[in-house]
Amino acid sequence: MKREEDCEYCVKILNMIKVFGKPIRVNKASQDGGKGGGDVGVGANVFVGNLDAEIDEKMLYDTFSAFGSVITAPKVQRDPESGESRGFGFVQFDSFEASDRAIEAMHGQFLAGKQITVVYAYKKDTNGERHGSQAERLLAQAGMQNNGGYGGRQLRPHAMFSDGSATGMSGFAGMGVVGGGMPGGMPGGMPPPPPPGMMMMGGGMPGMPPPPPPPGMMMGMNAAPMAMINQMHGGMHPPPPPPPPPQ
DNA sequence: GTTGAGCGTT
Repeated sequence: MKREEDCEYCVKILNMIKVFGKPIRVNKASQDGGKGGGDVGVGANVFVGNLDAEIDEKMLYDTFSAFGSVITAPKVQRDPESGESRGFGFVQFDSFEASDRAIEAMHGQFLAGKQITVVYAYKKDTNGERHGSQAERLLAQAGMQNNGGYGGRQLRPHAMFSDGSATGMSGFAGMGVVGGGMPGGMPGGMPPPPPPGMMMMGGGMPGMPPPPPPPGMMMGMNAAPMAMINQMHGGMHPPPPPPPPPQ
């Protein structure tokens, strides 16, 4: 009955159908969708539980970035209506070393008067697997070696600023966050490909003035997540409750 | 009180 073969069968049939002379495209929906900032795939992703209601993303970032680079803005799970924290959240690090340190140091600590849980998160859409498994660590390492140079940047937004396209910049770029250098130094004579994503920096859209930088960006931390968090804070306040209907 | 959201395509 309802099973994979039927599905494939239907896809075959449906793909032969044309609408107004154009073939329609039919596929099985991906079972575990896109990675819109989630933890699908490998990642040093940490669950933080028993949070006090007043702990927000910024505080998570501030406390956890002490243990390593936080590569994506922390998430505090909140009620979509009220915006109240549901008491737990997630922090994603760029390395398992960092997440290990964070768990080691923060699990059971008190934050805003509550003893927080800090452990590897359950991976979403897998039954019961956790982050931080041995297998995942190996995968991550293998991935880093293969990607080593220019390919690895999908793991680290910072790499946009630290992979050479910013040679002359004030120095916050190259600092050393980016662990994986090639062993043996640069192989001779590889012309660097033109860095993608440069057009984000100038004035991509004509007619769209660049937004002014939010205040508080020049403290000593990693630029990218900080910006994300500032951005979040700008737009994150829950909408005011709708006025009661006049009656 | 303890493990995350929906949109939609090569």
